[in-house]
Formats: sequence, structure tokens, C-alpha cells
Amino acid sequence: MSLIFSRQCEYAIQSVLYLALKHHGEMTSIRELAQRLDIPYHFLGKILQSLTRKGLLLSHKGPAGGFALGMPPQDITLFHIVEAIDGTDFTRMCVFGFSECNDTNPCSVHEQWSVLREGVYQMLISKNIAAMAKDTKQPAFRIASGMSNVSL
Amino acid sequence: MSLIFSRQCEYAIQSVLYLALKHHGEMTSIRELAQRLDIPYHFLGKILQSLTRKGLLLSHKGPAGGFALGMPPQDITLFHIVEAIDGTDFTRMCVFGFSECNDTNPCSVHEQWSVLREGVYQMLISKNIAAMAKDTKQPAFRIASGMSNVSL
DNA sequence: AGGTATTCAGACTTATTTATCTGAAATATA
DNA sequence: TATATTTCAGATAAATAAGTCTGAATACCT
Ligand code: FES
Ligand code: FES
Repeated sequence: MSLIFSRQCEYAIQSVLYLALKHHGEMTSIRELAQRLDIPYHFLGKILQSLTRKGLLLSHKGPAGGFALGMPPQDITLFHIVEAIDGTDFTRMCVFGFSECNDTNPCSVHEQWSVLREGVYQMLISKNIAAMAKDTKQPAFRIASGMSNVSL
Repeated sequence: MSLIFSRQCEYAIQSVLYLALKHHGEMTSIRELAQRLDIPYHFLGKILQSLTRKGLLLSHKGPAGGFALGMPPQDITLFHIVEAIDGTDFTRMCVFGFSECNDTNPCSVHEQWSVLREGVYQMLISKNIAAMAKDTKQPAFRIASGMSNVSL
């Protein structure tokens, strides 16, 4: 198989986006996220904990507890999430699997790949979560796999 | 971790490229490939067998046996190799992990991703192995991880 | 205070990928 | 024909990723 990001990372992106659709300060439980996004409950718990430790989310225990964004949605980009879950190795990786990817000792698709990789990076930092949430409120966009749009 | 292609696939690419540097019809053993490219011997054996079954390589048993390209290097692209090892699912995958990636029900980075994905596809089909082998003969390029250039 | 709903922490299981081992089949060469 | 060298096939093992379970800690509510 060949992926871009790990499944954990995909779940993390979906969850943060879902939280960004909620009103400021509103708490959302793992249960709700897991149901609505079709993510295994306990697995999601772990992922949200990681994001919380990194400061991307904040959490609160007890009834009426749950998770919410840990910083303003304007300040969160996909790159933050990817960085927190998968790390940023992909910015240094060679298509051929060679150890170091650099201009002085390139493989034969290095030039093309460098451009594409920069494109991926731009995709990850250019849009913040607030903007993506706004997109997602339009009916044409979707938050979860099957669902188009979402009613919270 | 986040990768583009599986490790098997990276090994496959390196191996096919190495074989393309050999004279037409020359047989290369798993042993030589494994040593020069620093790939686990038996694991590489499996991978080369897969490529052989797909017709990308041809193999011959016995002393002076080994592997060679199964078609003219001008006709082999990276896409053939990726297709044989990892499959082509990545051409249909959504960055957010949603089930179907399409224009009618997009996620909020679908537009950017579609462009990038097409770029990856072009990278994989635009250069054939013969051209890449020619690149690799220049001292600035490298065939194996540490090695710059290669003396066969 | 007591009951309930939630996150948190850690051990555990399962699935997938990567890697290894063993021996059989094929083939060149002496 | 005998021997050595190679690929081939299938089982096995180790490493990593994905997912599950249990109970403790925390906080709300009556
Ligand atoms: S050296 Fe291979 S992609 Fe840069
Ligand atoms: S729908 Fe997400 S990348 Fe196409």
C-alpha cells in the first residue's frame, strides 16, 4: 500500500476539523466524534490525547467534559496536525528511498519531487482550520466519509 | 510515519534502476543487488520474484543466472514498478482519508491535492528507466544511498 | 457524600509490513 | 553424472501500526 499520511493522522485531521465546526469553547466527547466520523472509540481517545499533549486541543474530564480546540482555529493548519502525529520526515524523504534527499547528490527524479514536495507543504500550511471549516459548511463539501455537509 | 511508497517499492525501484545500468541481457544475482544496494537478501528475493511475475524482470536459475530487465528500458517507467508493488490506490485517495475522492463531493483541500496528485503521476510516467539510468551515470547522481555514481 | 460521565494511562491484542529461514527445483560447468 | 550456484516457494519470525480492554483519576450533579 502507499499512503500519504498514517491513518492516525487522517483521523486527527477529521477530528480537528469537526471540532472547528463547533461553537467556540463547546466541548465534544470522544463518543460523539467516534460515532459521527466512524473512528474506533478507544483508538480515537489515544489520538486526541496526543493532540492535547501537543497543545492543539484542550480537554476536560467529567460529565459535560470532552475536547475543544486548544488554539484559535485561524492559527491551526494541517501542518500542525501532521507534525504532531506523523512528524515531518516526509519533507526530507527521497522517492527512491535514499537516505538523504538533497540537491548536491540527487536521485534522478529529485528535481520533480522537490517541486511536488514543496506543493504538499504549501497545501498543508496555506489554509487554516477556520477557513477549512467555512468550506465544509457549504453543502458541496463534506466532513465525514459518507456524509455530505454536516449537522452538528 | 508518513511515506509515499512502501519500502518494498523503494527497493524495487532501486533494483530496476541498477539492472538498467547493466549491459543488455547481462544477468545480475540477488546477492550482488542486495550487497550493492544494502537491501536484505531474502526480502529482495521476494520483491524481484514479484517483478518477474509481472513481467518487468526476467529471471534465470543456476550458476550465471540472475535477473535482468524483462522489457526494453525505454518502455519501463516508475509507474510500472509502483503499480506492480504498491498498486495505484494513491491516485484515488483523499488527504483526509475520506472514502472516495472526487470533484462532486470534495474535501476542503481537494483542489490543491488533485493538482499535486497529477504531478506525482506525471513524475512517475514522464521519465523512463533508460533516461534515469543515463542520469545516474553522471557523477552527480547516485544509485545507492551512500554511493554517488556507481561502478558496476 | 454518592453516583455518573468523562478523560487518562497502561497493558494487551490483532493486523500488516518487513525480514529471515529452510529446502526444493533448475541449470551451468567440470 | 556429480557438484556448485542460483532462483523459487512456503513457512516462520520480528517489527510496526492499528485497534481493544480495564481501571484509575477527575469533575459534574443531585
Ligand atoms: S534525492 Fe531522491 S527525491 Fe531528492
Ligand atoms: S476529496 Fe479529499 S482530496 Fe479529494
